[in-house]
Amino acid sequence: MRLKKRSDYKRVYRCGVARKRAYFSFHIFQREGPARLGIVIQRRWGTAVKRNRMKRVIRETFRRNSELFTGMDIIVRPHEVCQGCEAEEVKRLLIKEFREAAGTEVKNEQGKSLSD
RNA sequence: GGAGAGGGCUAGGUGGUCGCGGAGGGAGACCCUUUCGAGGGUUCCUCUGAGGAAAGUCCGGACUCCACAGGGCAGGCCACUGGGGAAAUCCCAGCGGGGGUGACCUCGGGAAAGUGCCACAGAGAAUAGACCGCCGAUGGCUCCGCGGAUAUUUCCCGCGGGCACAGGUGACGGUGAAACGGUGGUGUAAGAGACCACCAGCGGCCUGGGCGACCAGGCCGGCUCGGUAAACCCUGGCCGGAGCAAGGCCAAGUAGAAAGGCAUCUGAGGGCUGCCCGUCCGAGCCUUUGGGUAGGCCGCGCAGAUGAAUGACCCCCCAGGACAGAAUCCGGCUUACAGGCCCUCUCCCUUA
RNA sequence: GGGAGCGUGGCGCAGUCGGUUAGCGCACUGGGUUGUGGUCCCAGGGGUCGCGGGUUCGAGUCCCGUCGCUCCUC
Repeated sequence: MRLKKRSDYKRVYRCGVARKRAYFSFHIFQREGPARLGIVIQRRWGTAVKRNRMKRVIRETFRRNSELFTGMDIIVRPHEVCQGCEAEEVKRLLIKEFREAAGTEVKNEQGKSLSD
């Protein structure tokens, strides 16, 4: 599933946890229900073809490994260093960095601002 | 065989596994909502799913709104000819100038309606001829010499020389992007289209060809006329403005918030691109601060969404596979582009 | 998606009607002043005018194409 509404994005940005890694940035929000994904790529990142390919590879990885992401809303933002990567490389780096980012501390840090 | 010119086509393909957007169908199964009619989702089947440029937004339209848009000025765009086209900075064919050995490429109203500009250099930069220079035939000189008349001189006359005072003269004058037609001759005191021959260029007339731009030939004239309109401009033609974030509907919501200004029919303000006239609407309008929402549906398509769909892996073809992703839709232009294929044509070399 | 605007030394900007010295401030370098540094004074270096074509004798300026950036759009 995908994040569709502006209010969903706002909630993830305001109440979620931000993690910045070398190749991707993550915003993670713990939530009941199936996992939902949002991808943010600026226009300056590359041409429309490059942006579309990156989004497709990220969605493919999300679909293949959906058991990793259950119970959270995630916003992924690729950095400019990802532009030269092959698809297999993007997959490997995305899973690796997400496992680093989504440690156990996510649940602990989140709870207080959930009242919004 | 090599070099090149013009035009067209294609844009990896075939077969599998997993996955995505949309439309239609279902007799079944599951979940959610329910006003118990039904609606939505998942699953199953079928069909369909990016480009020649989708791009840049450079032109032109369709479409939508602005209270159907009148006149003048200003403004913008276009410009050889004939067709095509809804129109266009579009296409096809042709004409003329320039470039190329050639196939071909490129440019296109008017400089003789007027204005402006042409820096530096140069004598001179736009139709008036100045300066230096040349000549000084013809005049001029209280210049010099010789000769004639006279005994001699002045004076007078003639010849030769000088002066450069009148005057004559034009393109010779380090330049410059551009210099007042070019070459040769006649001619003259010196020269010059002053005259002659050829050539270049301009204008007018006539004849013939072509729908036309224009071309070919002949005659005549003045004897020569710079460049720039992607400077102002002139001539002819076209143009109301904004743009799908146009525009319409529904829902939610501040809030009928505060301050200042101008008005309430002798009329603020607004629309008709800017200004004026004219005309129409007209009781509220404008600016600033503060605040609210930035859901959904139509517009919207024989691909078609509204956080926005095409990807990953494997096999074969020896290997490689570019530029690049629809967002209202069409017709063009321009720009980017790996490799491959086809057609037509030109030049050079070799062989027959 | 649509509509406007801007690119000039390292930075921020001028550059008129197209004319030939591309200029100003800060910054940089050298020298002077001072016991030293700052301030101040003098001198100097540094420019593909975003890029590519075109018009013109001549383009930062005019025209066309292209690249990059910024702003507006209930």
